[in-house]
Order: sequence, then structure tokens, then C-alpha cells
Amino acid sequence: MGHYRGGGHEDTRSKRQHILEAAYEVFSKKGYHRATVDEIIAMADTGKGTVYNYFTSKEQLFYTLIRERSQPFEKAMSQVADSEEQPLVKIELMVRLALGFYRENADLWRVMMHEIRGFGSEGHTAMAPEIKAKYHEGFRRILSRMEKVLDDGIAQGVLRKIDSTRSAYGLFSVIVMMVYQKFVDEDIETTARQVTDIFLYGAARRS
Amino acid sequence: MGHYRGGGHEDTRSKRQHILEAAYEVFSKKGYHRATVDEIIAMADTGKGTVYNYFTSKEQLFYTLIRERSQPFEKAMSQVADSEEQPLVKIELMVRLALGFYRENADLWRVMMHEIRGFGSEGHTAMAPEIKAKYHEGFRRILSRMEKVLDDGIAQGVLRKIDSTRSAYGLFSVIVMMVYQKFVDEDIETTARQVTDIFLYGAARRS
Amino acid sequence: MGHYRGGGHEDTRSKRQHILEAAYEVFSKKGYHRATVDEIIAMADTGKGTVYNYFTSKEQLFYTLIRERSQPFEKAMSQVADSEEQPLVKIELMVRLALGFYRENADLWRVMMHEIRGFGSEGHTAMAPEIKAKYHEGFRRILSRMEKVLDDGIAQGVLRKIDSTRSAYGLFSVIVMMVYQKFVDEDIETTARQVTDIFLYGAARRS
Amino acid sequence: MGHYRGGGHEDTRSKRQHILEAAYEVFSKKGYHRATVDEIIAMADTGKGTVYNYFTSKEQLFYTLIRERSQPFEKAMSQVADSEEQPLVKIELMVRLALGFYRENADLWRVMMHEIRGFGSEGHTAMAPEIKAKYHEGFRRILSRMEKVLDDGIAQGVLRKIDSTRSAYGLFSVIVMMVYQKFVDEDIETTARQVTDIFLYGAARRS
DNA sequence: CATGAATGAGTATTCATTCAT
DNA sequence: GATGAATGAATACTCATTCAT
Repeated sequence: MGHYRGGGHEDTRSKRQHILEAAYEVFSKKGYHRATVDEIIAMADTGKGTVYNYFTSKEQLFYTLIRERSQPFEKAMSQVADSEEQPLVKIELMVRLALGFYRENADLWRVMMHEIRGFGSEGHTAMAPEIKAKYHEGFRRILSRMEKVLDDGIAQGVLRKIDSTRSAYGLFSVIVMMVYQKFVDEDIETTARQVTDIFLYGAARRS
Repeated sequence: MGHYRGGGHEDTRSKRQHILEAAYEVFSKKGYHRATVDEIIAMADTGKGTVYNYFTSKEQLFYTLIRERSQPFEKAMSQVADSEEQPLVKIELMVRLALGFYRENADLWRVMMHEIRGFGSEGHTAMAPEIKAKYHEGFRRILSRMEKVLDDGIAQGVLRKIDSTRSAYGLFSVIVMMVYQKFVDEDIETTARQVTDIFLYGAARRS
Repeated sequence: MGHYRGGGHEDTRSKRQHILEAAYEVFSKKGYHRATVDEIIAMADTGKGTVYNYFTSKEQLFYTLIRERSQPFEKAMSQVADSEEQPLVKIELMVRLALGFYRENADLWRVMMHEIRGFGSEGHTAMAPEIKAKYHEGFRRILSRMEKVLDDGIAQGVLRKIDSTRSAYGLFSVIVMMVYQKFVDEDIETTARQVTDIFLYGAARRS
Repeated sequence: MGHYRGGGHEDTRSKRQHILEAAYEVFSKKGYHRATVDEIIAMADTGKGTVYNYFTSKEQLFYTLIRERSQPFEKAMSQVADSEEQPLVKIELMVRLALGFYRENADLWRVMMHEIRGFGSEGHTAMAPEIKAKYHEGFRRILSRMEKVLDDGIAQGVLRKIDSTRSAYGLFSVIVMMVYQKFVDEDIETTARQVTDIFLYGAARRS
């Protein structure tokens, strides 16, 4: 697109992609506020104006990044949720998916959660609260997938009559924490099993 | 600090307190970056210079705030840990304590967690990483109290041979999440029991 | 410029015209600084590069616009000046012409007057002061036509021995003001007569 | 105020005054858009933040400047209007006042008139249209003073039944033009008399 | 000790212009 | 000729921190 593109593969990913990738690095490392557009363009090896050709503001760049990153994850979660597996199996699969996703995007997600709470931005150029709401929704969509599975489990009698909403959030928080604490080694499955195990069967010894 | 308080000038000592209280409000509401010293002094009804008489920087003010707020909590956790109660009882007590503490300080803690990750400061004016380390320590001290209790439980055979470190972190994360999601109503004990119940006995129906 | 217009490509020449028309709209509405090339090309429905094929810069586009718009006016003023009419008649005719022209181009001229004063450009990309001088000249050419008529009137004894330069400028300024204040209704002649009347015979009652 | 103030007189005029004076120079020379805050602070020999301590934005600085400069003039015009002089005398006095004021502030006023028209700003930080309206008002207040005097003259039979509104604007425009063209020498009274003379008695020779 | 005027480093954003296609 | 993606110089504004009183 525009510009001479040599024979190689390196430019296959567009300028926009380069920027998004650089933004990922910088936002993940620095958080939203300490990240500077200057650092992003330096890493993306592009000009400042280019960023503003593709994104209307730093904030919109940030949220675009989040959106593009979370879509595949959301899709995968939906597939598991809609699959024919048993609830208990679905739970473990979802835990595994979430561990994988968050391990990949831990820092960026931490930053997003912070911003979404309203701590970040707002004083700058705007970015309507309705846009923030959309990201809250994204988060809640994930959660409700999980909640639904728990409800199914309860209905089928394989789970106790727990509070499914809170339990879903709790399970989720554990996953995130495992990632934040870097408790998730190469082998995601082990951690997934551990988490699922305690969630399902508890820490107490069965008398 | 802790100055002589003569009879006349009743506010000598409380200036510092006023600032801390205002800082609590502002940091909680705005997060670290969006909080401004101007807003803090407006709320504390004091001069700008005064802040810098008591605290060396915005950052040090923030961390002082955290420290002073967490001390009573740390002490209470220690007391429970060192008490003569049964491990399972201790667990529920600790959950209750933590729920209470975080409910009180939810926003400020969320902010702190974010900053401590390294998103804040670093390149700015000072506040060596070693100081951040101290706050990590504080966090870890709490965690290790809990871990110790879990280990005792395992040793006494009332808990399964779970990974006590990860379990402590997991339990902790659930507590924090409950608070963040405002799932904790007036009655802390109910939530505490719910959390403890699933942690100990699992969500699965015992066949 | 003024290219061959074959039968097929009817738009070859008009591209330049489209741009000039769009520029007229945008400069008139926004002034020189707030006008953006982006807005002009959007309105002209052309590409950005095209503008720079026909004009060397935003500034040169602006001045070209001014020049092309003022030429017919200058010509008409010259015709009146060179005609065989009586000086007093010439004056009213010129007032009428000027009112018509400025009513048509009020905003653009206001913008030009501002820029020409030296408020615009200068430190920017080019457009030497000598070019500005040319536009001053254009303005002064109009004025000197009028001045000449006044001098003729004095010579013929139909005007008092007024300062013809200043009077021409004064008369001119009134015309412009009438337009700026939107005092010129559909019927230009009425205003022209009013202006000429006071200029010639004064506001005071003849005793 | 703050800072050590040596023995001299030089600091008597506050920082705020220095900034206003520098702003006057820069806005007058460069116009609103090309004037930069950096240039203003350089000339005021102050820090950038200081400007924003006294003024909320570049725009508000500009309008404050206008307001403070025009107040004495408005007051003087009112005094003449309300005096006991004859209308014809008042007219000449007002012309003299206006010539003096505009000679002093010619460039700044030209810039203001341009901005007020809506050509400037707006895209930046805001400055509500209601504020612009206030400056329009200021302008119109002056004009209506003059208009009133003309109406009095008509009522007293010393002026013809001219359109007083348009005439006031016309008279005004001539004054401004004289200033812009630097036709006003040291001796304001001469120009004032010239202008008044033609306005009252016309350019035509009385037969 | 308390104060707040002064400061300037740090940053997001705009927009005219270029040039490979 | 026509196009528009890429560019970066230019600029208003924020806010933590200092220091003379």
C-alpha cells in the first residue's frame, strides 16, 4: 500500500500493524499514562503523523489494541461454551483458555482494567464513557459465558447450588492472579488442572 | 512528625493528617496519575509547600498513605495467625479480615497494585525501586501469613496437599475480586463464609 | 494549466477550478489559518497531491484565488475611471462597483486584508514579501484610480481642495464597512447613493 | 508578591502586567495564530507555567488583553457623549479620541476584529461564543454612543436626516482606516478636523 | 513551620508538504 | 496528471516541585 515494497516479507504486515504491535509493547511495559506516543513511533519505526492517520488519539489506539487482541479469545470462549462437552470439562477448558490468553496479555490487560475503572484518562481528549462501557461489556460477556456453564452444571446436578455469578468472578480472579504472579509455567495444563481441582473439590481433606 | 503538641496550636499535628486524608480521597477517586497535588491541597485546605514539608514527593505521599493504612490490617492478620484457633477457623477469620480491609480501601488498593507493578514512576523523579520492593514485601507478608496457616492445615491433616503458595494467592485474589465487584454487602460474614466454603469444599457436588 | 481539452476528459481543466472554488468557500468561512487543505480537497473532491500539482503551497493557492477574483473588478474600475463621465458620476459608479464586488467577496477579502498586513505566514515556508507587495499594489491600484478621479474633480472645480489620497481611502473604508456590517441590501444603488451623498455633501445641514 | 523585590521600581508592575505587555507586542506583531506562548514568555521573561497561573489559555489571555486595553477608551467616549457640548463638537471630540485610541492599538485591534469574526480560534480550547459576543458588545457600545450623538444632532436640526447607524459605522471605519494607513501623524487634531470636516460638510464644492 | 508564586520539563495533537505509485 | 500514505516540525497546556517570604 503506497510506498515501494521490496521483495521481502517484512512489509506484509502493514504500517498499522507495526504501530499496534509497538503500542502493545509500550502500553504493556509502561501503562497507559507513562506510555508516550513518541516511544511508540520509535518502536514502530514510523512518523508521528502516521499514528494519527490510523488512530484518532492515543486513547483510541489503546482501545483498538484491546479490542483486536480480545476478539480471538472471546470467540474461543464462545466455542467452548457452545460445545457439547460436559460442564465440568467445559470449566477446565475455559480455565485453560483464559490462562493462555492472560499469560499472553497479562500486562496489557492489567493496564486496561485499571483504565476502565476510570482511573486513567478522561481529562485528556475525551473518549466517551460509552466506549469504556463497551469494554466493560466485553469483560462481562466472558464472565457470563462462564456463569452460564456453572448454571448448567448446577442444573445438571454436578455442581452444588453455589452463587454462579460470584463463583465465575472468583474463578476468573484466580486465573488472573496466577498469571500476574507468574505462577503459570510453560505447561498451562498443569495450572489449569490445579485451579479447577481446588475450585471443584476444595482444599479441605474429605473426611 | 509526631511533634510536640502544645496546648495552643491544636492543628500542628493534624495538618499532616488532613493531607493524608485528602490524599486518600483523591488517589482513590482519580488514581495515581490523574490525582493532582493541587486537588489534594484544596481538599486538605492547606498550602502547596506544606505538603512538601511533610512528604518529599507526590510518590512518597502515596506510599506513606498506603503504609499507614495497611499497618492495622497487617497487625490484625498477624494476631489471627498467631492465635490458638484451628487452621480452618483461622482461614475464615482471615478471609473476613481481608474482606473488611479491602472493602474499606478498595480503590486505593487497586491504584496501589497498579503502580507497584512498575507502571507508575520509575523514570520520574526518584522513589527508588527498593521502596517499591518494600511494598511488595508488605503484600507478601500478608500472603505468607495465610500460606503459613494453610501449611499448618496440611500438616494437621485438615487440608489436602495443595500448593499452599498458589492457594493463598488464589484465595486472596478472590477476596479482592469480591470487593472490586462490590459483591460484599453490609454483612461481610456471609461473603466470608461463601468464599471459605467454596475454597475448602469446592463447587462440585459430593457424590 | 489551460491544457488541451480533448473531447473525452472533460474534467482535465476544471480540476484546478474545482480546487479554487473549494478554496474560496473554505478560506471565506474559516480564515486562512483555520482553513485546512484537507477540507479544501474534500470539498473539491480531489486528491491532496493534486492541489500541489496546480499550486505550490497553501499560501500560493490563497493568493492565486485573490488574484483571479480581483481581476474582473480591477478591470471594471479602470473602465469607469477611463470613461468620459463627469467626476461626480464616476465617483458614484465606482462606489457602486466596489459595493458589488465586496458584497460578493466580503469574507475572503477580510481574510486577505488580515493576512496581507503581515499577520500571516512570513516565518513559514516561503511566499516572499515581494509577493505580498504585489497584492498591496493591487489594492493600491484600485485606490489610485479613485484618487485620480477625485483629483480630476478638484481640478474641474466640482470638489473642494480635499486631501485626495486620504479621501479615497476614507471612501473606500466606508464601502468595506457597509459590506462587513451587511448594510448593503439587494439594492446596491440605494446604499451607493447614500454613501456618495454624505461623502459629497456632508452630514451637516446646510444653513 | 512572593519573590524578593529589590529597591528599584522595575518590579512594581507585576508579573501579570509583564505578560500582558509582552502579549500585546506579540499579538500585535504576529496576529493571534502566529503568536506563540513561547514568544510571549520569552519577551515577558517569565516561565510558561506563570502564564497559565494568571490566564487559563492563550485565548483568554488575548481577550483579557483586549478588555483591559479598551476600558479606558470606552470610559472616555462615554464622558464625551454625556457631556454638555454641542453635537457637532462632540463628534469632533469623539473622532479625536478614537483616532488616539486606535493609533495606539491599531494592530491589536485589527487582530481582534479578525478573531471576533470567527476566523480565529474555536478549534482549540473553546472560549465560548458568549465571550466573543461580549467583545462584539463592547464594539457596539462605542458605536451606539456615536449614533446617539448623531441622533441628537438630527433632533436639534444641526444634521440632516441621515441614517445615523450607518453613518456612525462609516465614520468609524474612516477613523480606523486613517490609522491603518498610518495617515495619522503626531498631530491627531489635524486628522480629526479633516475627517470631521468631510463628514459634516462633504467633499463637494458648495456652489 | 506555612505558604503560594514561579517554574519548565514533558506530551498529545495538527496539518502542510512530499513522493512513490 | 492524479493520488493519498507517510512524515515531522511546530505548539498549547499540565503539574510536580522549589524557595523566598
